[in-house]
Amino acid sequence: MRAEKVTSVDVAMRAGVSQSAVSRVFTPGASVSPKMAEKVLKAAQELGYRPNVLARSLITGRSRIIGLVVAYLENQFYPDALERLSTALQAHGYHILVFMVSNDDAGVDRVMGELLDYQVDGIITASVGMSNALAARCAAAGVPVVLFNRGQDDHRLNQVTSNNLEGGRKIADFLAAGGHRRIAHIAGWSGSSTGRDREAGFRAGLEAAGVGLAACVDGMYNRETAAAAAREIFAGDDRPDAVFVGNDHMAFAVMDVLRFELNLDIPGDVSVVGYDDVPLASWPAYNLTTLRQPSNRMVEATVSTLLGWIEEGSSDVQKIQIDGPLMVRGSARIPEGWLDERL
Amino acid sequence: MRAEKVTSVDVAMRAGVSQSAVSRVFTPGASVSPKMAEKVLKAAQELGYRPNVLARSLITGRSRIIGLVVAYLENQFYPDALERLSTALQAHGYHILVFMVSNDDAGVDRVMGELLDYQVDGIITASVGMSNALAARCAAAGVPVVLFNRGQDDHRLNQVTSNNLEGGRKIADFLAAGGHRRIAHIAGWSGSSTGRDREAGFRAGLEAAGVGLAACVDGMYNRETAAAAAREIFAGDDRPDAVFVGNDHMAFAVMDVLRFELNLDIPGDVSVVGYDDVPLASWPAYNLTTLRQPSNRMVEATVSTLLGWIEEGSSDVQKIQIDGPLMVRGSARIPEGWLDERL
DNA sequence: ATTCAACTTGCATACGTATGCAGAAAGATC
DNA sequence: GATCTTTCTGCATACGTATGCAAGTTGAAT
Repeated sequence: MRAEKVTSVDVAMRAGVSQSAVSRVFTPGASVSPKMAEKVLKAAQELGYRPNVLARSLITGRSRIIGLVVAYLENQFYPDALERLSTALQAHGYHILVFMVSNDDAGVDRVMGELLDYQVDGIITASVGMSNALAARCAAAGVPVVLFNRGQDDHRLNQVTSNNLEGGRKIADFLAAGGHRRIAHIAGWSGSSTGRDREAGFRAGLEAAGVGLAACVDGMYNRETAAAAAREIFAGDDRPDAVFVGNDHMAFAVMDVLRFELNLDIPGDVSVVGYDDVPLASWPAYNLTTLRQPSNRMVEATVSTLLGWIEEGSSDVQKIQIDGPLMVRGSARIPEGWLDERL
Repeated sequence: MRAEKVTSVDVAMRAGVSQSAVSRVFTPGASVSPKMAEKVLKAAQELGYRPNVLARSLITGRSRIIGLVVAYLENQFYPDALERLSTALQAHGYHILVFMVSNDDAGVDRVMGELLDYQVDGIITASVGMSNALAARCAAAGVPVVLFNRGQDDHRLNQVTSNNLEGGRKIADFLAAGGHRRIAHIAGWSGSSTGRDREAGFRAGLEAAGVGLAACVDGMYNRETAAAAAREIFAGDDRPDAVFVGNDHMAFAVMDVLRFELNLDIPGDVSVVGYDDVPLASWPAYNLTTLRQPSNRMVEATVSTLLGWIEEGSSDVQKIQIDGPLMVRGSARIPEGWLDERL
């Protein structure tokens, strides 16, 4: 049952060469003659040898492991991002080590130690913030960090987000242009930059359009909280005629409440707009008008900054914001002429 | 910028003891006096020392890494399982290294090499099969494998699934009892044991109830394919009055086609039943009647068999099937008295 | 005080690989 | 063919930790 580990020494003996020769054959860019390479590869093939990544990492200081810290995968945006990140990194010879964490400083703190124990080459956090103390530790350990879909002021932390401020503004424009007059907002978690920025952009946009914000509640990026917020906001007689929900995940819950508990028609009685454009948003059951976060481009940016730091020793902190379009679908009244003028 | 790696030697010097002493303090169950432990821990604390998991693995032969091979995360069942698996394993001091793979032998094959390069202590495959050649390689390398939600005949492979045969049968009973007479099946991928077993159970159940199977198409566990199948099956005049769809992920697509393309009422015109009970199934928009795969118990079983092999050197192959209840909701006509008699 | 057992500790070595260095081999140039 | 480059190879060592072994310490029991 126990494994017969085959090592570079075994291969060396079989091929009648030194262990260093074997190592060099498996090290891209090392100096080996074609004859030697052939001999070694043949022996390796026969024995089924493959270099031990962990032993290698001990010398090179590179583990080819990227730590991914993530709080929850319920919101479809994150599994989607995870899949893309993993695939992209695999193409570069890296792999993702997953760390699930509760989204508070204590949770992140506890996990960060384990993360460094594995000698990860880099860290990506998704949907998770990071205390400055932790940022300092990672910097001290020489491990680059990229915050994915979350911003933070710390000057050591790279970050990739969509342009949340601008996104919020676009949605405000859209709803205002649609002639809505009582507009509500069920916001993303106010403890997150994304939540705050979307709200700020939305408020700014409404103000510019001369429309007031009828109601605003923190939905905590949580289905239940968002549903409760919807019940509250839409309780009275003078209910809103539009609501911007801080992400799609909550928007689905809100739509369910509006339709199935309050028997409201969307978009007849009320317009709903979300944020993210997760796959589910385009399914007919919801057909949600939403601002797309281009996860493919966000992933690209994340991977390239991370690899820039790791492989090219880059050290300029990136704060990347990526613009996304408003995906106009059927959950919100479409302003007259809106579609034409965007062609 | 470069890291100041602090090693056990540094700690040893600071504490005025040998390196082995430091190692022992950080090795549970090793022999150390309280005084020594205190000295070492103090020094470690001051220097911010933490053992290097990778270096340790070189000696112990244990990496505390579990490889997870997964084909796609679009079906909500898998992110959910991933989250649970990761959390459960973390509690035991293990972490998950992710390998995305296309679901064919070539894809799995290519990735399996990388997997072993990382000296993983165990492998979990989710939604992915494994050739016998690969099973042999893992066995030879002494790495235990658990197939999660997929069966395979190979006698070396552990597997954890729901009781798909029985599940299919339950659904047949339910639909037959509901008085449906033209029953169709949009099956799970016939290349997977889950797809085949659910279909077989379903057929057996219908036969026992004396009802024929009006139509049966492979949906490939894919939204598009399933939607196309629905269009095909429901094209003619004598359309089915019920359809069992091989998993929830496809069922949502089918429901969308029935409602929004064919303008059929669910369950008035046609009953739809799914399989998995992903979170989305219980959301009001779909409110899908479906057979629950108890992912919490499946994860428990997976983790405990895997750790049994790794830590206790177990070597009896487990083929675990876990029963799940039919979650009766609103997407399928409920047989008279069905709910009462199950109380 | 003596003997013995039970605990602790340090020394040395091993895990599997990469790499600086120096020497060997192979071409290149005249 | 002699000399100088260039390319290749082996030797030795290092990475950070765990562990068998023997020596040392402690304390209990006589």
